[in-house]
Amino acid sequence: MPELPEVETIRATLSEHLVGRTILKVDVFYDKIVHGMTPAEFCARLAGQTVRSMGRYGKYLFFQFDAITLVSHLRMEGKYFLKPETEPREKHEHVIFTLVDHDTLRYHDTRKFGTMEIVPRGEERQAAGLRAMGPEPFDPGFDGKYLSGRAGKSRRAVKSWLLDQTVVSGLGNIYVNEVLFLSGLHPETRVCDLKKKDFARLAEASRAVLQKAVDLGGTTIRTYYSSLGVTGRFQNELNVHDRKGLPCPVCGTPVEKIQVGGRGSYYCPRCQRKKG
DNA sequence: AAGGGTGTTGAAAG
DNA sequence: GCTTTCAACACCCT
Repeated sequence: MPELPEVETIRATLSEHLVGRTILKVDVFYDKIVHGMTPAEFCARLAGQTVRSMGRYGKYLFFQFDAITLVSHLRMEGKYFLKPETEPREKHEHVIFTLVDHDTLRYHDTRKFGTMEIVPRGEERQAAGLRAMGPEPFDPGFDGKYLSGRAGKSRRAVKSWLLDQTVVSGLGNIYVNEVLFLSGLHPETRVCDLKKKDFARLAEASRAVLQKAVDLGGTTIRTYYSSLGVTGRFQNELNVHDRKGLPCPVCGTPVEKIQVGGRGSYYCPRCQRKKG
């Protein structure tokens, strides 16, 4: 469940349940999840550690201990569940953290794309993938001027450009589709064809969409059940994403779907005309 | 019923 | 360099 609002919802929920609790042992059932060290060392480093806080940057989730941080990326389908130790391990539970009270935190990832890495606390930005991350839409300084500066003379499609986490952190396919709708921009518009006003709209729409989604607990598209009760409500607010053929909420024109950079892109052909 | 698509990202190829 | 494509993997729809 990976865009910024979903990760933030997970961070907040796990924070309520995990802060102050201590890990007894960790078992890894799919080695490639663990990066930067062997699974054996990964488990050894975490045993005995007490969760002090939960953090997040972009789509990366942080479990913060006294001197180390576990950086977790959920990629396409990673989920966390809290359940009693007595429950049998499910097929796609690849990492199980057993707490000293014999509850377990389980990392479930059908497609096995997710990653985990341990870094010194305070150096989260040194984790692989986090080094080059751009600002979040909520960061001070994220505005039309910043985006305009980053754009340079790029001829990339604005849709692909906004998915680039070095430009802006936290947007994924769902929210980029929504941001472009609110900005009135066709997903294939080239970045070099955007005007000052377009960049300002993109910055504002990015903030607005992510903030509203965070407030509503994110978006739940696929069937999702959780012992933590993590079910988003933003799916009721989607204007275009996954709404091919359904009427645009503004003008009623059927929403169209095309591929841009290999990703499904939904837009209103009337409200989002291509320029340039 | 095989093939395309899926809330992602980084390596490889152009 | 910069940009696009594809692979990592499993499952669900046509």
